[in-house]
Amino acid sequence: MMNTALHEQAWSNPLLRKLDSIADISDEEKQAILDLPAAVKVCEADVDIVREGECSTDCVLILNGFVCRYKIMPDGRRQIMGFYILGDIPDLQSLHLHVMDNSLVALVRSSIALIPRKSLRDMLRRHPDLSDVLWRDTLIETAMVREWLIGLGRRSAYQRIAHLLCELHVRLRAVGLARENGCELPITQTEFADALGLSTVHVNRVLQDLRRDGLIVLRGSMLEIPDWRALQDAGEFDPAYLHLKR
Amino acid sequence: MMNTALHEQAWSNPLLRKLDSIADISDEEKQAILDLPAAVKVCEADVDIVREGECSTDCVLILNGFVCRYKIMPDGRRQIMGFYILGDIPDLQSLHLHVMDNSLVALVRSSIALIPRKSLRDMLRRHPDLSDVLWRDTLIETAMVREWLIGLGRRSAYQRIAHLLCELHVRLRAVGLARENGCELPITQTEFADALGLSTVHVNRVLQDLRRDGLIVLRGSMLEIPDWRALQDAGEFDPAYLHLKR
DNA sequence: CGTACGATTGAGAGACTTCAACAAACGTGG
DNA sequence: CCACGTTTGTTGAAGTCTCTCAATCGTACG
Repeated sequence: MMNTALHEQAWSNPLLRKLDSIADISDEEKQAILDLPAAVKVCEADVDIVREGECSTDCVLILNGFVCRYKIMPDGRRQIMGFYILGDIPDLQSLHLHVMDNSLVALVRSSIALIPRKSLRDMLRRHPDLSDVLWRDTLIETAMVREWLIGLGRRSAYQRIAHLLCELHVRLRAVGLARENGCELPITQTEFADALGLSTVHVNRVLQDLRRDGLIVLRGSMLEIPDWRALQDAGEFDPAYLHLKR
Repeated sequence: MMNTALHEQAWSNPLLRKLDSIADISDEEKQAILDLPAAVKVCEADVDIVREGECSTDCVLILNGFVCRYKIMPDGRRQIMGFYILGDIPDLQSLHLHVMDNSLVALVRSSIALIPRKSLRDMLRRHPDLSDVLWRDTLIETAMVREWLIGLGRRSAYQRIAHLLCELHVRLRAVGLARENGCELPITQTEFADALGLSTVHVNRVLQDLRRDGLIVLRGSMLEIPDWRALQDAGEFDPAYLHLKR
């Protein structure tokens, strides 16, 4: 039976909200998470949160905004490898991999919580079940990267964009940040291009195709999806790899 | 100080050999790994080890041979997402993700050890440090997938192939399966194509370019790398993402 | 009201694909 | 040990998806 006050607090805590979408957490474990020390920090758009080569002592938890993981190639081009939203802990990997092999940047003004790595480790030692949940979370992230890989390897630009839009929409919904038929998506065409291995010119043209086909309505950062099923089919999107509870 | 008999055994145990390359393991932990129950099984070439949608009760450890992870697209094309060799536990994800979202197949006759998931879990509960090491291993795999992603997104076919050859060679060396200037690589051009998001025709032509440029000598499944540094430069290969100890 | 960044458009080029055929290598059975 | 079929590797030619370059347009913001 769930404690009501705790339940209130739990929903307002982004990490709990997210973990709740991928696993069952006991009240005791919820309390342990709420008890974690955290320093809140606001990052302006285009400011790096963690840089390649660094070894940070804190883990980053996204409270709001939009963050992405990227790497710069020797020739200056950029590859984006993941988008992160409320509740995500993008550098959970720093718990066990001490030197970052990629960077994190805020796409828009975002607030993040910095949790001392040591506090997190100690807490996970006391709650091995929670440790498993976070491990599970990192495995889900791997599954997302793999699905992304499939797109870059075997899907057309049209499919790739449709697929990414589906994924982002589903993830935003899972943490309560999207309506059934749309969401806010503060991602520029340049960022789509860097994420999907395309040029901005091509992204622009394919987005027009998607609009022309009535699959999306994209004005500024507002995305509308008139026919979800159609977009899903266009992107060959199957949410199984996200391993959500429902 | 290390127990000599244990040391002997450790080197002959593929899992220990591999974990040893990414972390420091205590004698007690080594013994715990050696005590794991395991059923050895031989898989013929092109036989699936785990299939998408399944929920296996065992974890797969590769004892020898060559295994890859793949997914089939609706149109029948295949994307390979990873290669696995001695010591790898490709479906460690099944510890926490109960339904497989991709498949594993043996590329050549391979032997694998099946470790009951429950035994592994119980052992990890008794040795939280080992749990962290395996978690670390899955995080390294994520890093490999990300690097692969970068290749598909931003590297030319020529670079991609060079990069993959470098990675495989380094990983084979880490577990003692490669000479300094070459190794055995039982991967067909079709498999390279499916792994790198290319057509077999193009793989064939680019391999010829690599040969012409003196970067590789590839006869059958024997790979020679006359000038490692040159191949590394061609593929923009930086082993940092493998997070090896030395 | 200028400036800057993102979105859009046109035209030409290039990397990679597809189709199709053929050669070489390999394992297997007679 | 050779014949044979199957798999893997190789080659040519035509096509296409996507890129690069370069210019223009819109809009938010100081």
